[in-house]
Amino acid sequence: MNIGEAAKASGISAKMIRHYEGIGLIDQSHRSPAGYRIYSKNDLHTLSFVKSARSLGFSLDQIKQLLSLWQDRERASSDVKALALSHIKELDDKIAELSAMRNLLQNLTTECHGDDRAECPILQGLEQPCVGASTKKT
Amino acid sequence: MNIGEAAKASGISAKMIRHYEGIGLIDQSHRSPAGYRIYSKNDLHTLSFVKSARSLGFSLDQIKQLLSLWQDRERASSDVKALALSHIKELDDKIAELSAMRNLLQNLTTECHGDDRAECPILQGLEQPCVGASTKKT
DNA sequence: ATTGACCTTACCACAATGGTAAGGTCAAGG
DNA sequence: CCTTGACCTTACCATTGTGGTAAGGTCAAT
Repeated sequence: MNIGEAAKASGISAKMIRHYEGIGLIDQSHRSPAGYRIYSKNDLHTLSFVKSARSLGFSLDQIKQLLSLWQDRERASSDVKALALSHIKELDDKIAELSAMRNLLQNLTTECHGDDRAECPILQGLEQPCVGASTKKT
Repeated sequence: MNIGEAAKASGISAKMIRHYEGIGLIDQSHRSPAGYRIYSKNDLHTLSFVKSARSLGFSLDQIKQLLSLWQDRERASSDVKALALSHIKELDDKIAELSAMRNLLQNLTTECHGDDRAECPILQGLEQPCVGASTKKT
């Protein structure tokens, strides 16, 4: 199976499959005599795993850890769970941050009449330095 | 006022102030004879506006539009409101996406006993291709 | 005159993905 | 046998917003 088919089957673009290989997230694939990448059913299984993990928002770095746990039959499920809980916390933090933004902005926006006049509570709100001091790096 | 003070006062790093100037988000600042950037009270006002808008999650591109509306006394508040509503939608979409991830992952995680055994519903869930087909580009 | 704190520009880096360009390969059909 | 089109290869650049570093200039105080 060539990379194009593997891409279609896994839902990961060919571009990204090559990239994942390049950064060592997945093993180097076998090659045809002409140098084409060849994917087995097993390789596809791995790609699907990566795709699922990406869909849940895990970073490539976290996925690297997940993959190594996945492939380790001696793993403790507590290690997997710890990784998952940590990611859930990241998601919760991000959701909280975005929700705070949303609520502040919503408040300003409902106050804005939104007609052809220039007076605008949104812009006035942005002038105040108190708008919200979040913007943590996450 | 030098860039360091302006940075401290506005909450935007000196690095970023230079960058915003470089990409044309803010006007080029005046310079001292030695080439140091000089910031007036008015410049600081603009920087604070940018800071507030960043805190609400507006992109630099959106902030460019906000700034031009802010400085346009002929503006219609409806234009500002449209921009704000569009950003609220972006935030809502992102929140929904992250919440979906969070909920799926939470489901898998509560099923995982998290002890020293290898059996793990989280990894099993990631093997299934059905984990969630979101990951829209936003 | 030296020192330390500031400033300048010009690069490189991140994460994850997309795009493009220049070229090789392969199967089908003339 | 040769062409065509669809595929593959590598290598580079762009994105977004921010941080870092290096090599050098400035300035105020000692």
